[in-house]
Amino acid sequence: MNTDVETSSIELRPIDDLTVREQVFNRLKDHIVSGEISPGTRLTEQGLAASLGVSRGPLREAIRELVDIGLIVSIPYKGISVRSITRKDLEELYSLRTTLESFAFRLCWERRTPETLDDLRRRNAALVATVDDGADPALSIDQELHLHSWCYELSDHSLLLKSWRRIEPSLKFYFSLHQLAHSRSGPLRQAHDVYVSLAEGPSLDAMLEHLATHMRQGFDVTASLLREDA
Amino acid sequence: MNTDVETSSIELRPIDDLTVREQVFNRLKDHIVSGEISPGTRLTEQGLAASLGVSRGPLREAIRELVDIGLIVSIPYKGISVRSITRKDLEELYSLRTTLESFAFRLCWERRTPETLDDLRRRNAALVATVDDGADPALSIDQELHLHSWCYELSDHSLLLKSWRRIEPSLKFYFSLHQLAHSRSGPLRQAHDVYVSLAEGPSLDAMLEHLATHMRQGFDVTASLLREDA
DNA sequence: TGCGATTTGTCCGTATGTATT
DNA sequence: TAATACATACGGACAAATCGC
Repeated sequence: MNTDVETSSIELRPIDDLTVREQVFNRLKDHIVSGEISPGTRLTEQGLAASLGVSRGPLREAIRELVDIGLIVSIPYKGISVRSITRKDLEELYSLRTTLESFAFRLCWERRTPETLDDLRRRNAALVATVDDGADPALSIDQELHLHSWCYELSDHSLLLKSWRRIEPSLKFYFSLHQLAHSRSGPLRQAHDVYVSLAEGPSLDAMLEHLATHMRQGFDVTASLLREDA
Repeated sequence: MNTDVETSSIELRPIDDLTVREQVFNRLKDHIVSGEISPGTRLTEQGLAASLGVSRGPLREAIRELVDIGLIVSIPYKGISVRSITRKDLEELYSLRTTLESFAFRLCWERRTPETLDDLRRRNAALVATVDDGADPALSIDQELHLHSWCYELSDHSLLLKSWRRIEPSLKFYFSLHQLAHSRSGPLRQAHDVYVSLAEGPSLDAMLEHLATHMRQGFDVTASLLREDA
């Protein structure tokens, strides 16, 4: 599962003993991106601190991080609320993602090996299996994102990978909202077959060209739940 | 100076009454990117809180933001320090920046008007004037970044603009370090003449092609102060 | 190995500023 | 205008982790 063999693996720390700030960040992030809290919902520090059982210190730090990645909007002295999604937000996210992922494929192209391509196929197989099973659509979202993470992880570009990790929660957020609105089982079964086979193939240009159309498809599907608002 | 005519200008708030967290963030950011604090310098919360005259609460929040944009490195329970720059960091920053700025030019290309192009020329003229004057090399860095901000601001892509604003401090950081190491007067006088004239011109492809070489030049110059470290 | 010393991480109480009613 | 609710900020205190001796 872990493909970074030669990356300077400094970031590794036991996942159990996270700081309170990190735990709060993760829990709030999961609650928001899963769609449990409706977009636009007003949140209060007191309420959050009480329900999470933590003090306001680390809670505020976690909230700041969530504001930074665009899951929460904050107006000083007024309050915070879960972000509402507009069609333009979605457009921007998909266009930037297309740009970043194209860059990632250019970088990782010469770094592909039989082992890493095997990893890619396994990620797709796991996604297909979950979609076929149909029991856990939320899991299929995670696996789709994990599939797309492949090219970033292989690129050996920490700044690019960080950029991807930054927008990943927003993507999951949109996917979850779409899934809840349409009560569908997430991504289509064979949506990524061409993606994977081109990633294995010899032509980078073909891959990049497919990326653009693949992303536009994803955008069109996801955007179908949003009204036009000026 | 302000080019955003139709952007949903919500972010506007008086610059005087910033929160303590924002003030601390700005001050620490300026101190770091200007090179006043040497990379690798260890910082303590107590020391910072004392010298800034603020409590640890908002200070910690500001530090978190600085960690996020890569100016400070933090190891839990160990401490924080000003980031040290490696050649790979610089490589990653320039390659990502090239990607983002190419995307920005593709977006803004059809949005160019006589007025906005005038704005671009003024930014370049201000840069050239400061370089010719030779009195304030630090100012020329800001003006070079302001020149490059043009395409992002014109793109009407808030997420892209935010990505640029995120890496802007790191760029200034590198520029300042290079300037201090070589005690030079910053960017060359005519370094951006081609950049601007191509941005005014008819060929987007020519602009994009120039961007790549322009960035590589900038990287080669800036990287000359860094040793290779594994 | 253990034991202080230092620093980060966390909690609480309180006061102030701001927005809303 | 007053009152309430809330975010913001401060200070003190303690716990937890790290480092040096």
